[in-house]
Amino acid sequence: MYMAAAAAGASTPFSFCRHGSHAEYDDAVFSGSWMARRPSAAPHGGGASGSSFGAAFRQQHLDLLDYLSDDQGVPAPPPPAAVPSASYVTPAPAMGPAEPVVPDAVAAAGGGYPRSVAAAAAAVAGEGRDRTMTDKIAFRTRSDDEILDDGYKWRKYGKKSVKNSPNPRNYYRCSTEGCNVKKRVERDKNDPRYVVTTYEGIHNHVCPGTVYYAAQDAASGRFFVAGISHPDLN
DNA sequence: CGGATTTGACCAGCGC
DNA sequence: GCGCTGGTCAAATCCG
Repeated sequence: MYMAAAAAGASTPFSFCRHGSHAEYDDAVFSGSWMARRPSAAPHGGGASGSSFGAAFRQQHLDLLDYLSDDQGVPAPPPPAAVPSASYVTPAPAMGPAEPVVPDAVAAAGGGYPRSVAAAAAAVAGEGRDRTMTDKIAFRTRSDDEILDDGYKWRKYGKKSVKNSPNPRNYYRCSTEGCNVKKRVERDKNDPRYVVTTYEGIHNHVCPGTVYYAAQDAASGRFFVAGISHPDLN
């Protein structure tokens, strides 16, 4: 179980409810927009989950070897000074910035994939939301299962064989009504042992199974979220 | 029977 | 303009 105070100020634009216990996270690619333009609050039902992505990984003792900020697909604006980007993700240790550690599959899955990213950004922008770019994260995991149990309920809506890859790409959409978060899952063409997962968007609801702890403010009498926990993480 | 999955068709963007 | 490719739709099918 982990507690996370909403006041911690380190809410993430994308945090998992839980992680598959059998997956090893090897590469994670954060899009520039996701890094720099994260909403200060709101993910997962208002950001109450509070744990950063990096912290979540560490908390689960997952082997996040490296990741990089990927700005190829989206012309990431310079991070606003007010956005403490380093507070919610832990920079990879001494990684060559120009080293293309991102597998092709990751790039194809969204990281550094101009067309899809642009299309997705346009799609999101067209929804009339105040966000102009898509929050996207792609990472590679070593897993036998293609579906990582992140706690959310996904509905498969498409499957496509992609060019230069023997493995098909599966398309999933968050099955929660009103939530249009999508994810793409495919096996790394270079190493089928790895699964490349790309999440796109931010959940506008709480994670199923998440337990919120309420506390009452003595002064105002108002209730507030004092913390959350996920049964699986206990 | 309702929800999830499968899968072929369709559409839009991009490169030539 | 055309072909290729990725992404999505939707009807059919499967499954609990």
